[in-house]
Amino acid sequence: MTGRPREFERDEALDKAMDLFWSQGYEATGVAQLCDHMGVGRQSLYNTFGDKDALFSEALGRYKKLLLQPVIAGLRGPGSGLDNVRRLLDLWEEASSDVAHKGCLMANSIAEFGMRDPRFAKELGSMLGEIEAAFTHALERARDDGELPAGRDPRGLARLFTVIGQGLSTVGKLDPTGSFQRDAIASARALLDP
Amino acid sequence: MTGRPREFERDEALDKAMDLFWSQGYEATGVAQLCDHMGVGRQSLYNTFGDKDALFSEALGRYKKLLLQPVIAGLRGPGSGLDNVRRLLDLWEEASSDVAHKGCLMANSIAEFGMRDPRFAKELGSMLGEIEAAFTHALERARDDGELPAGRDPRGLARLFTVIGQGLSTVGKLDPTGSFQRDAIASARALLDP
DNA sequence: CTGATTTTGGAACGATCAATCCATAAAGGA
DNA sequence: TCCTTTATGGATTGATCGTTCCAAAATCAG
Repeated sequence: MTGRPREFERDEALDKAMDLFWSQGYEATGVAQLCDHMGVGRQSLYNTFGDKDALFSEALGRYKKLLLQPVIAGLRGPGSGLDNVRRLLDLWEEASSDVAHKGCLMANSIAEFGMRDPRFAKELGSMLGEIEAAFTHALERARDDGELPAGRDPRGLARLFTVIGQGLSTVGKLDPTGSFQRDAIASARALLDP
Repeated sequence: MTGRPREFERDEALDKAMDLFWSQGYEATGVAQLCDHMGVGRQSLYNTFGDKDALFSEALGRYKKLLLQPVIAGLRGPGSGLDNVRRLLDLWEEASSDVAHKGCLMANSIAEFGMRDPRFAKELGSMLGEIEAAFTHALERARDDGELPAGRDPRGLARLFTVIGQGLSTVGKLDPTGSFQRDAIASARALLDP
């Protein structure tokens, strides 16, 4: 049977949950606060998403789909591999001026959980792996096209850029103007120059 | 008057508290668990350290004194500024093999709190600032001594290395073997090469 | 030994935690 | 219209949260 229709959009509510976890972290976010922010009753939340763990897990997936996949697609896109990396640095530079200072939900969650929760660790590790793989793909293509100066290791560089992304997220949370991130990014560009 | 002597060493108990906050974060660590791990009764904990916030604040200070100051001293030490930076990269490389995967308490705390708690934000920001200043000091000295290739900005490089340190802490929490961090560090060394 | 001072351990506080129970409401199918 | 199904809102669960109260224990000064 069909039953009573729910009074909210699942994905809209999920986006709100993602936002709250994003800005406050998992432990610091209560279910009551989630209900308020999502505009959803407690029972509806449990009916729709299971429990707090499952909701967070879905929020992580939503973040991956909405925020990470575009980044990965940009790195894997056509054209110059080096330019694809440079465009991501541009993107990070623009994001430095964001006033929210929420950082990156993936980076925040890795810092909060580490390997303590195996369920989240698996998903977070796979996210990090996909970012790394996309960087590697772009940089290997750059090397094959002769864009990358000789002697640079695409894999090592990919891992370094992944590390830099995580670090930018962290320092950005304490950097009101974003100048710290912008200076760091400017220096990071030298990694791609001859 | 003198009163009954306390039955534990203050700094030893503080070290245990630091360890627990370090591996679990602030929110995920309960006072009861702190008492267990520190070997101190609840009331003694409150008598000695105030409340949970104050204890965490002291644990942050302890971390700064025991873990951060040696790093800063190394960067500000005599000899080649470039070598001082390289030695810190060596140190980070060794730490990559650590099996605990606790990351850096400063990085973990920045990710957990951001600017949400003004009290912790101030202390964390000053820690980050001291790391940056020490990097800047070493790299400006390297520039003045002609060690640093022309066209490199000491301040930007200092901020980038600070970012890399935070990023290494983050990815290290999901990197069981440390190979991710080692590869990233190997590529980061190119930032200092001509 | 007595009195002042501090630490200690146990009980208890109110608040909040995630989660559940249950009665009511709202929809479609028969 | 009646029945089944699903969603909603309110009350409530037991557990845990950080914190405090209080009496007993341990020390030193007088």
